[in-house]
Amino acid sequence: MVKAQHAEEKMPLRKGAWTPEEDKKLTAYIKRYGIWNWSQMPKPAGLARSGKSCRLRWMNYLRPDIKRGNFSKEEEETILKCHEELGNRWSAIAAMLPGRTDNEIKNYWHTNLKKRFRNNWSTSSTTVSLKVQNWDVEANQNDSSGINLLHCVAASKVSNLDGSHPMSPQLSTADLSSSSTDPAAEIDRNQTIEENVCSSGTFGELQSFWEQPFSLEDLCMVETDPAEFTAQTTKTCFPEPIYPFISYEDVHHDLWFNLPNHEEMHGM
DNA sequence: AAATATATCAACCGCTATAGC
DNA sequence: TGCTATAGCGGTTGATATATT
Repeated sequence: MVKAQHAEEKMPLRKGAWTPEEDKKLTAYIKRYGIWNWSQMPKPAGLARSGKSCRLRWMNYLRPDIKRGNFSKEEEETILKCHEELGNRWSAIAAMLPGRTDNEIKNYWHTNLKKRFRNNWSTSSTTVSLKVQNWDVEANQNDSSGINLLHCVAASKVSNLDGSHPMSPQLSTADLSSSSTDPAAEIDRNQTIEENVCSSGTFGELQSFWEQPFSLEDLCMVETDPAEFTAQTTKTCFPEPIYPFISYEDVHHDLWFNLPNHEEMHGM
């Protein structure tokens, strides 16, 4: 982790429900600059929110790969079985359910499955095979102790050591720190954010999107005191290799796995 | 139709782990 | 080695929606 030069600066932070405008700003900002430091992002993004709040909003709601709607039977089964094995480790359970967030699963557990789990957990032995992201996971529920993981085979060349959701569009801060470009400094110098939130469906379109300047003025209804922002006019894009890390638009996870890793990017 | 109870879920809070200084 | 900043996790809360009386 990189120690920030300046922590979240003292300004009244908004709490409570997010407005569509706030969502738009956060989405637009992340599209343009990626996720580089949650604590420092809100200000240049034009948001009077804590970094923590922004992270939560993105992770639980705005991320493009979020699956909404009712849980399927299979998903329910997976939750029940994983909970038996993992307990309340919601993020670990969420990793088994692509598109579902830990918060969503936690809520679903408390509101739907808890009672059923108490009453209906069968004692039969079953084996389930799951395709989790690019991992093949086979789990067995034995008679007495819930499920055991039998196989967890990475089909991807990029492993995810901490078990977090591979879609998380995050670059380790260590990687960022080694980059010659400090997004914070860059943004301070060139506070240009362009509203261009509308979906860009293809990767090609997305690339062209990144090459466009990003101007805060173009964001509608900026609520922040303009004095807080020294918006300047120079239009600058981050040089490579920042781009790959913000390419979340294509919700197909393979995109991430195809991204060059740090070593590759820096010719190591 | 209104009042009340219950369910749902987004968001907050506090804590821990990690990493830079 | 201790302090600090940050990310992430899980528990909890509170606003809103829905069901019931």
